[in-house]
Amino acid sequence: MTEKNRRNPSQPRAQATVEAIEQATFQILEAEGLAKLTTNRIAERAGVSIGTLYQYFADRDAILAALGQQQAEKIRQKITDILLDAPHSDSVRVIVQTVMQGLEGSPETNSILSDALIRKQGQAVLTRHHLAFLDSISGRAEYDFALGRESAFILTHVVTCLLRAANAQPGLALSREALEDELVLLMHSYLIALDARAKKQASGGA
Amino acid sequence: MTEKNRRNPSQPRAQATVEAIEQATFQILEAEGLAKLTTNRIAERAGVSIGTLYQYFADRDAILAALGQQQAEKIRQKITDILLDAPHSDSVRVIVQTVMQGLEGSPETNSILSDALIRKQGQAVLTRHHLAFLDSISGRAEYDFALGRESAFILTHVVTCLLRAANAQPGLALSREALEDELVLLMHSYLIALDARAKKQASGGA
Amino acid sequence: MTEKNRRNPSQPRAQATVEAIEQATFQILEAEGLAKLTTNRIAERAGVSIGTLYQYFADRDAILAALGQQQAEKIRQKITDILLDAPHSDSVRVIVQTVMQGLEGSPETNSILSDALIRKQGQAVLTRHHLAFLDSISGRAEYDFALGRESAFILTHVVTCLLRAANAQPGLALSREALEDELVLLMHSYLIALDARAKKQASGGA
Amino acid sequence: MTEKNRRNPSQPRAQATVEAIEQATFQILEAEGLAKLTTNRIAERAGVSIGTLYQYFADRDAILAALGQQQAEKIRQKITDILLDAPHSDSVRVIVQTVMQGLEGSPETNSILSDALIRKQGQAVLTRHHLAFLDSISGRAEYDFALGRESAFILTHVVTCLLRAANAQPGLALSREALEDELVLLMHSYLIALDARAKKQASGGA
DNA sequence: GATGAATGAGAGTTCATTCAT
DNA sequence: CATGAATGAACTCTCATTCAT
Repeated sequence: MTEKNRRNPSQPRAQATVEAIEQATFQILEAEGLAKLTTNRIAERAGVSIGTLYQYFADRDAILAALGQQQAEKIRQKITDILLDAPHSDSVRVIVQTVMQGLEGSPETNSILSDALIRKQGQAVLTRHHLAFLDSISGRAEYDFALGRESAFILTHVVTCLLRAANAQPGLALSREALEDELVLLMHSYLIALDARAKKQASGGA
Repeated sequence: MTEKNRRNPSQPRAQATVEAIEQATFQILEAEGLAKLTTNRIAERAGVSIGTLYQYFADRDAILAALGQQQAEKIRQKITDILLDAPHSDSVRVIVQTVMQGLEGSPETNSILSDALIRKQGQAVLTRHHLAFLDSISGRAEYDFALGRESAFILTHVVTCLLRAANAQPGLALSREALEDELVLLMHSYLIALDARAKKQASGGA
Repeated sequence: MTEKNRRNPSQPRAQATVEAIEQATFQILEAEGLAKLTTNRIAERAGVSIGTLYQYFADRDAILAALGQQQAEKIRQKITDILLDAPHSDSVRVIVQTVMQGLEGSPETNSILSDALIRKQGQAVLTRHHLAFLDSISGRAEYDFALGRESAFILTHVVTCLLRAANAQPGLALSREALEDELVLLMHSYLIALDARAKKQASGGA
Repeated sequence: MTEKNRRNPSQPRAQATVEAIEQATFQILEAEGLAKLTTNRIAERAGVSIGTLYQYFADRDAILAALGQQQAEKIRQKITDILLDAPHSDSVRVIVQTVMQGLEGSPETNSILSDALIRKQGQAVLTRHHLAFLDSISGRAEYDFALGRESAFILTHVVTCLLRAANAQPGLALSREALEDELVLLMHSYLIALDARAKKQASGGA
């Protein structure tokens, strides 16, 4: 591994420092955007020296990736929690709602964070993300059929993709509620179509 | 606005210069990515001096935006052409195919170009893009009903969004053909669902 | 080649800039030593911006190497000139004198410059230096015998090496004149010993 | 002076710590060079904290100087031992051999260490070195005459200087044995020349 | 119109050193 | 005595942009 050893904080003081850096990064990102997100600014806002920052993060992107990681983890957790709590709820709507609400911070911030995560960790992360998502849907009685890779990809990405696009254009003034309904409709109808095709192929193949 | 009047190239020589700059930009973007796309490099590759470059483009982003503009225009034109030539074809598939084939350059290049276009010209561009897209679909017998803004947004963005996402992850090795079929299925099923809802509301409202 | 293209100055203004940078480097080196020789300081002293500096030199070492090159060239030229002008003079003394006088700048400066030159261009440079030196000595009637590689190395390096060492210790207060005499004596006696050994071997081998 | 009192390690544990630091420094120097020799790295490799390191050494250079000291001491001791054991051996050859073999570590490491020693302790060290060296030669029957300062300087530095230079250019592939012979010849012929001159002056002066 | 030398703010990053625990 | 988190001055180097020629 050519990765440099960056201290991983054991002492509580260090832990606090790391959190301060992450928070500062998030705030600057929200308030001023990626262009103004410099490591010096982050350190200043976090109330630590620039040297301290570099003791915990190899470079600027590492901070973003860490935040992206945390964000992804939160959403995954939320979906799981809800489905465990209310196993009979409409899982598609649950997922859509969670993704829509779950992303703290502006959409721009979010896309920056996930981009950073992908850049650092490669596609492996997304594949895990992907699979966790599918787990939430499949295994449920309603949609019990084999998914092609492409279908699975679409199911796990439509919502996030469209939300990102919608958020990128605040001028369109799309309604959150209406968008939610449309996304649920989109996914439902696609799932039904997949189901229909699966059955047809099954009977046709017999 | 600090925008300066940049020469509007009417003379053929000037036109050639502008094209050289645009081509150089595109090539560098493809070959080396945004990080290595410096204005000096562009000028060098285009065979003009950096000063000349700045006589035709206000700044680096202006070049990207111009390329983005051209790219969007091309796709729009292609769709229109095909639908005029073969008015009875499956317009959804035509659109999907066009978008899939139409984007010359790597997906990264494309997202950079459209980002630049949006940044420069704001949402106005996208709305025009948007409307052109919708024009291709509506007015056709099959899907003749009023679209909510959110539905319209989804229809005009799903394909592009998902393609971009798919392209960003070459590791998944998704099949182009299968993806095309799935996207067509996705849009068809959504349009049918919209149609069904519209009819239901119409009869329910009566 | 992975070397970045650095402009090589064609316009007179550029030429002046390059010279200013080289002079500034030399002066700082003399006055404050390598530790304080930063690129910013050089640029400042040269009266150019740091960006300009980096348009002509890839990095700090490139400046030092350039200076080292020039210095080596000067000495080589001087020795050649003197021997051409006065072919019957004591070539050993000429060389010793030239090396002693020829190095402008403090000995520290000089060793820094030659080190930089070697680092950049590898041993090839030194070998050329080496050969040029030997040319000055051999071919002369007095010392006409084959030199082993090790003997040649010693002949071409003693003077420089010892001068560098002497200069590094100003506290010893060695006299320049006495040192010159001693170095000439050292080289003469070594050459005579080499000659004697060569003759002995020749007769022994017969 | 800003020098702080650093602990003088009398306890065995402290002694072990100091040695660990010195060894770590030597190893890093050999393996990765001066550029990668950071105090943090040294402490890590020595298995002590950076704070502990600074309890025994005032700064980074102090570690290098200590190593340089030890290295110089070892060589001096070796020469003395050999000459005491075999008082009739060719002392010039003994010295040359000892210096050639005695330098553990790469030539680069060695020049770094002696440089550090000189920087820290000034010329006093070298003068002692110098004198110790001369003691080995003079007082011996063969070369019993007064040395001028410059001659003494040359005698005590030629070997080290030339070896350092030779080592700095591994590309020349000089033979160790041949080099030894040449160095012995060089010193012998110089000593003979000095002797001859001394006698001539003595008789001329009478 | 074209040129390209010059600009310089500011980015990311390092590392010897300190000092509270 | 040992620790290691924190420091921050200082560094090298980039690149969009200007403007005298």
